[in-house]
Amino acid sequence: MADGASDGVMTVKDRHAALHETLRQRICLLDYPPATHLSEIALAKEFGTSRTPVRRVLARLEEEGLVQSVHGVGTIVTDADITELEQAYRLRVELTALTGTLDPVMPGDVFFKRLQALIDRAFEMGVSGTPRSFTELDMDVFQTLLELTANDPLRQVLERLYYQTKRLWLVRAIKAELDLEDEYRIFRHELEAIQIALQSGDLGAVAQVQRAHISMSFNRLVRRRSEDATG
Amino acid sequence: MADGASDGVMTVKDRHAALHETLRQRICLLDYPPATHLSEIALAKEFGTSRTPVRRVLARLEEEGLVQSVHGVGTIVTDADITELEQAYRLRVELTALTGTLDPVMPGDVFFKRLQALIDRAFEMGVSGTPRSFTELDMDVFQTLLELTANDPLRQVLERLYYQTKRLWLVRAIKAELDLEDEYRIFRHELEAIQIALQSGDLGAVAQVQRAHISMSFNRLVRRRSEDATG
DNA sequence: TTATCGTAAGATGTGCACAACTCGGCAGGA
DNA sequence: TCCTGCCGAGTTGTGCACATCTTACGATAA
Repeated sequence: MADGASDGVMTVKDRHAALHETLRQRICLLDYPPATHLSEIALAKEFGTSRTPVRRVLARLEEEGLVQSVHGVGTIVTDADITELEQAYRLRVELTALTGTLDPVMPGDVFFKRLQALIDRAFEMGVSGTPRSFTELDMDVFQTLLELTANDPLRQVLERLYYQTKRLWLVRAIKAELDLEDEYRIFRHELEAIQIALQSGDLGAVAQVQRAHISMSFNRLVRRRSEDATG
Repeated sequence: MADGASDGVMTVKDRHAALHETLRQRICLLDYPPATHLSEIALAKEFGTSRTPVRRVLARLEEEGLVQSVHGVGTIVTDADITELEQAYRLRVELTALTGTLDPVMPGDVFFKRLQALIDRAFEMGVSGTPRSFTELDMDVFQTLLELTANDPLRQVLERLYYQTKRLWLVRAIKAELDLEDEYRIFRHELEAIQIALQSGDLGAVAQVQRAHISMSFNRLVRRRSEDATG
């Protein structure tokens, strides 16, 4: 995990970042499913601190739309509702396209090796992987591909939108409301397409491939929903 | 100001929002110039509360890049440096264009009256307006035009980028490093162009006009900077 | 039996005291 | 004269006690 400084010292902001990342992971991997009540006291005890730093992280998570704090009630994990997140999803589609035009960065050899390792992971999992393990892989892929742009504000916004919307897929996948075999196959195909575009040196194409797949993924989520409604 | 609920009650989140808006205004209007040390105790005393709520707001302002807190040193207003904000500015340009394609909203009569009032304000100020009063007008215009899209995440990101980048102009304008007469004239022209596009019912055109002017404004800032460097 | 009110438990929000940290100034010695 | 080390004022970060608020449960009366 990100310990922060290379000295081994754990400064204040590092603790904050680590706790934030941990809780975000738990929420987005559904360790804390929607409507879960998070206890500030319990979290403080678990991480060996007091409520004060925990409250700061929870406030940030609330800004990011992952939890909601209500006075006298508790801090509740927000619902992953597709109608509420449609706007965020569509914005994410457009911002992903901007990755190819706003400060694109041609990566070095290390990046290509990491990408190959991710592709290998995807093929090793095959159809045996659980929705959760596939989401973990997807998160690693996302963080990796984020390095293809040097535009920091864009990266921050994309990261926020990614974690806001990612739970939609996992919730549906666990409820077996998605054709997992299809999802896995398409994902592997996307990774290969990205690799091909990268080897061509066309970062704009990489962005367009991602954009197309995010858009299609959302459409599959919506389609399944409307089918359920009519059926 | 935004008191929040219509009951007249001042709930917790309303206090938070009001304090946040106030401090953001003071920073962006240069009441707190860059490098100003903000005292948590002084702010707490001024707003009749304790350090705790003030710290929460300052943490949010730090997330937004307007201040920076360092343990043992203080909470300092960040510098408005054009090289660091160039990425944010270019992202803002592209996101403004998305206003016309992501959930555009055709406004009603009330909106047109408000826009006309803003245009009147711009013409009344003429060349006598101070850079500060023009910035205040620009902020009102921005908040008004933000209503042309119903995409909430887009609005949030645009608002954040706006307040991050707006200080650049005001700093230069106060130092008389900009041709104010030009700036004012172009601004009035932009407002009229937006009005024309709106009356044509073309929200995409409105977005493109804004995009063009934001891009040009940035170019003027950069040009003036490079001239100073060479001269 | 049912409706209603009061009360207590438990949550977040606030205030305050103290810990941890930085930096300027000053004294002392080489 | 300059360098070094120490100290103290001032700031943010943390912990804890209390205030405030919501909700569920149960007693009580119709």
